[in-house]
Amino acid sequence: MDQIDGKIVRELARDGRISNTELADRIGLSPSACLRRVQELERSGVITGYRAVLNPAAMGRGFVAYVTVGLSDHSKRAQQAFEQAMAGAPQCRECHNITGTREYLLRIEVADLAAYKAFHTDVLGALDHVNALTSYIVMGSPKDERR
Amino acid sequence: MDQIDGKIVRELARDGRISNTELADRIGLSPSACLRRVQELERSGVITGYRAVLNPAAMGRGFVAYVTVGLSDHSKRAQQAFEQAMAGAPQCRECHNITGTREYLLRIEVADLAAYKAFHTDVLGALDHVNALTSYIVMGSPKDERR
DNA sequence: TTTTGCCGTCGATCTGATCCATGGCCGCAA
DNA sequence: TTGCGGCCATGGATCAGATCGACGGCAAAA
Repeated sequence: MDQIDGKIVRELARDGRISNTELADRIGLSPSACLRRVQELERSGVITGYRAVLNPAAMGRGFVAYVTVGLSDHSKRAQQAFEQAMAGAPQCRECHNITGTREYLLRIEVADLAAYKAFHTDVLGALDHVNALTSYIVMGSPKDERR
Repeated sequence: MDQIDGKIVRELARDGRISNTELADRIGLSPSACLRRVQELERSGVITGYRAVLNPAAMGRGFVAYVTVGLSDHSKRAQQAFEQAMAGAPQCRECHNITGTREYLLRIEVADLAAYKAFHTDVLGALDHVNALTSYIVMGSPKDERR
């Protein structure tokens, strides 16, 4: 990972479908040298894949909220049950195990407030041991997610 | 956006570099029909781009925390100053304007705890009007981010 | 029944990926 | 100084895939 690799990675993070020829041009390498580096970055796990970026609104995910969740039951069983429920809930896009008095921080993406309320009631409300919730509804992201 | 478009979008979200031929195979369309649909999804803004996915640890971003931030000064000027500071801070990967008593939720990605402390002190600590902070350090993501 | 919207197939063309061989440049160690 | 290893550039050959245009079929809507 030298400076050149850094430039390659930045370019590919910005546009993952750029051709190797074009990439080599921007980096200032020959296509063959550039390709060797990209392949090495993939092989070594620095680049783990390529994804299409989707428009949240078009996917019915325009409403974003973060939710902290505490469990009254701190057993491994209860945690696994909760994590499994989140893994099965399509509205939940991230489920982070965090420090502090709340055990989890969820990122919820749904179409609108009604869908968010439905998630809150039907999914979170249906779970046992969920004893504390704080919702942070996202009003907009000045720094749109750099990914 | 019918069912077929949904399948296309899911495949491309999983692997953004799949060839059109292969994509058409998986969807069950001819390459030409498939290409027509992909181009329409791009044109209409459902697919907004393609990105390489990077290994956080390899990029010095293995340590993740969420931070809620309140501003004592609620003026537009103060908000803009804060947002601009976050836009200029490479450690800050997301800056969400949220409801509630905290105005912002940040996602911070750094190499380790020391770097996090440095961010906290040198970046957040140097800003005016930042009067309340709560950190949620991510211990690992059971449901790794679905993107 | 006619129109409209998709779809599949075919062929032509162009770009790019990938592999290979060759040669230059530079720093390091014998 | 000399030889070696690591990298890079260039150019050729080959193959897969992207892209486009044209044509005909089929089914649902008008």
